[in-house]
Amino acid sequence: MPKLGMEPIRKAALVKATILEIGRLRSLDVTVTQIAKRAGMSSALAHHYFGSKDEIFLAAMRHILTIYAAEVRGALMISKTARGRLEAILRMSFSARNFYGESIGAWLNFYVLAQTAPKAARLLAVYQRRLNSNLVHALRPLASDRATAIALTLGALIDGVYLREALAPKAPDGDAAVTMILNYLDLELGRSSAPMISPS
Amino acid sequence: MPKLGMEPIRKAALVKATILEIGRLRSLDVTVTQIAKRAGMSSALAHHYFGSKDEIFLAAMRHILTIYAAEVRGALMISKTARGRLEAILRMSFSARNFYGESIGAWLNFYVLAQTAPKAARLLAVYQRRLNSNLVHALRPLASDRATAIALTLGALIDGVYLREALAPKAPDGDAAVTMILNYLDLELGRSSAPMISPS
DNA sequence: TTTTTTGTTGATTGATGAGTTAATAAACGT
DNA sequence: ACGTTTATTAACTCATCAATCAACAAAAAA
Repeated sequence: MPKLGMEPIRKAALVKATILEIGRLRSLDVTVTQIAKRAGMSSALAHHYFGSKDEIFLAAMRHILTIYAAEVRGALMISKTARGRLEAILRMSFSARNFYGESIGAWLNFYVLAQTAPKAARLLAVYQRRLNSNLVHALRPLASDRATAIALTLGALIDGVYLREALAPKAPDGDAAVTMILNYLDLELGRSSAPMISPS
Repeated sequence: MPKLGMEPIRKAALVKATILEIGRLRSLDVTVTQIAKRAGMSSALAHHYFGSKDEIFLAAMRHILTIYAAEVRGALMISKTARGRLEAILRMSFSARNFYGESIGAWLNFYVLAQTAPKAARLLAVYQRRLNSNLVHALRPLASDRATAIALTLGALIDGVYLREALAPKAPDGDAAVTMILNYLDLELGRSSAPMISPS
């Protein structure tokens, strides 16, 4: 009963299933058979469409990153103030990735994958550069000279808080995460926006 | 030619080899045979002493955590001021773990292991609780009411910066990491400029 | 209508790797 | 001397899994 035009549907199903399974097992030790079964097809078909397990993983990672990028872009467009843009980036970092609850589990594992798979590393580097660039951009009008330094710290904080949410046994709390990071941001902006008044 | 009293020697060699191999391959996909060979023995012997691969991993993780804890304890003891204690914790977080250059690669993978192996999760939880407790303790005299909040942010920052160092292709720079985090700390504590204490 | 292309899977291959066993040997206790 | 404990490994078992193959079905093209 072969309906035509199955390829994109099957690929999408596989990508979704991959994220789901990695998130569920919290490990990259997911078999192609597992993924294929969850996507409702045989493992042979998964290989038919993607060629190899690595390609399946890469496609899944690319998908997560694409979604995240799109959400950030969208949120940035409707933010008018610099401060609003920063908040938008933070908020998306802790909600876009949770859009599927499973992707939070997938992220850490993709980080690990990036340590050994060059293609995955490239994808991750693109994400990090884009995040940094977005942050610097938004920070420039608020703290021109220190923008890059603050962006670096913000990036690390985002990753750190995210890591802890991913590891915690409890359900992740995006709002708390954002609040915590905004707190640092305001502290930093409070000082550098006011021209060098020594604090008490 | 069996010399007696080999057990502790062999176990130590296996633990060391495990950290080395995980760090080198940047992955938990290390075979017992690989580890055993690097430690100069047969895989059968590794199983003989540890029973299973999981136990080998756990022992390696325990070892890293133990070393780290000992270094922090030592550094805390010779720090007289509260600020000095905080700096000591930070400095150890970015040098103890690098004591072997390989352990930096092992850490991230242990994080992943902790997602699925309950025993590994317990070890990690102990580390996190101890870190937090140390931070809160040192912060109390400097910011009594906000101590816990600051400790939380500091912990996340440490993990985040560490994660980025672990992922970066370049050689990790512990001093830069510490400086960055101290910068946040001083901001939070209301000190605009802090004296840089240069390490040995 | 034949041929080609697309969709699909059960069965198989080949590799790898964790854990076990059987055997050997040296030290120790009695 | 002799049985027990400790050290050690080559060889093996058993399972898993990525990837391939052979075959079949249906739609589209010729």
